[in-house]
Amino acid sequence: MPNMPSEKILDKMENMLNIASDSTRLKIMYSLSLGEKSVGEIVREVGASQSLVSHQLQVLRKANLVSTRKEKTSVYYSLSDEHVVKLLNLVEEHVKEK
Amino acid sequence: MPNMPSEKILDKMENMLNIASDSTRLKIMYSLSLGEKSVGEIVREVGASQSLVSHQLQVLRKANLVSTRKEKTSVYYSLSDEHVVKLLNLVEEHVKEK
DNA sequence: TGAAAGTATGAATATTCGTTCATATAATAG
DNA sequence: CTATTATATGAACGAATATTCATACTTTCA
Repeated sequence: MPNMPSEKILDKMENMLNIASDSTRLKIMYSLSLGEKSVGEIVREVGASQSLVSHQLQVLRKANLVSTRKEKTSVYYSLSDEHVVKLLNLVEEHVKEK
Repeated sequence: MPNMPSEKILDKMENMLNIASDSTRLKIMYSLSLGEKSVGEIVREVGASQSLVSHQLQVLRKANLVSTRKEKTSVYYSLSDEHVVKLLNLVEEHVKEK
């Protein structure tokens, strides 16, 4: 199997895809793809509960997909990896083609 | 949110990503990316049980990602959508870059 | 200092889903 | 017809995880 990635790479791919494969997180990432936003703004845009959004933001954070900046009582999140947007766009185009 | 896909598209994306985010299925898709293979061949290449491979092939089949051809007692699977390979390659490159 | 706003977090629940086991089905060869 | 090979399938189990609820934490402002 000459083209088969190593277990290590496969693990990372699985992890990456797992993180992307949730509608709440997808919406969060789309929301952030337009630029930095506070948790409250994300909550309103995504239409999920504050708790859920916060939990999922931690998931994205642990995966190093977002970074944070504090200002007063607000926390601003932004995509730390623009490459993810490419991936989302590719998947989006893929599902639209059918 | 001008760039946010519709719920319908998001659902399809979530589904697509979910299907891709499993190591067994990833291996199967990589195996098939080299060309049509019988279930037995896939089982050997992927190193999982016959039952598991068969189950996951049905998952891929229901998602229209693979198609089948019967010959004698064997069933040959192939990728019905070369676009998926692009996606796998993109994700692979993505995780390698870190 | 105390209230209020924004965010995070732990526990609990519910659901999804990967995997195994045993068995069924289908086609072929002897 | 029987045995064998290849594949599929349903049930059961366990693990992972999405979501909710209640509450804690932190910063600001009055």
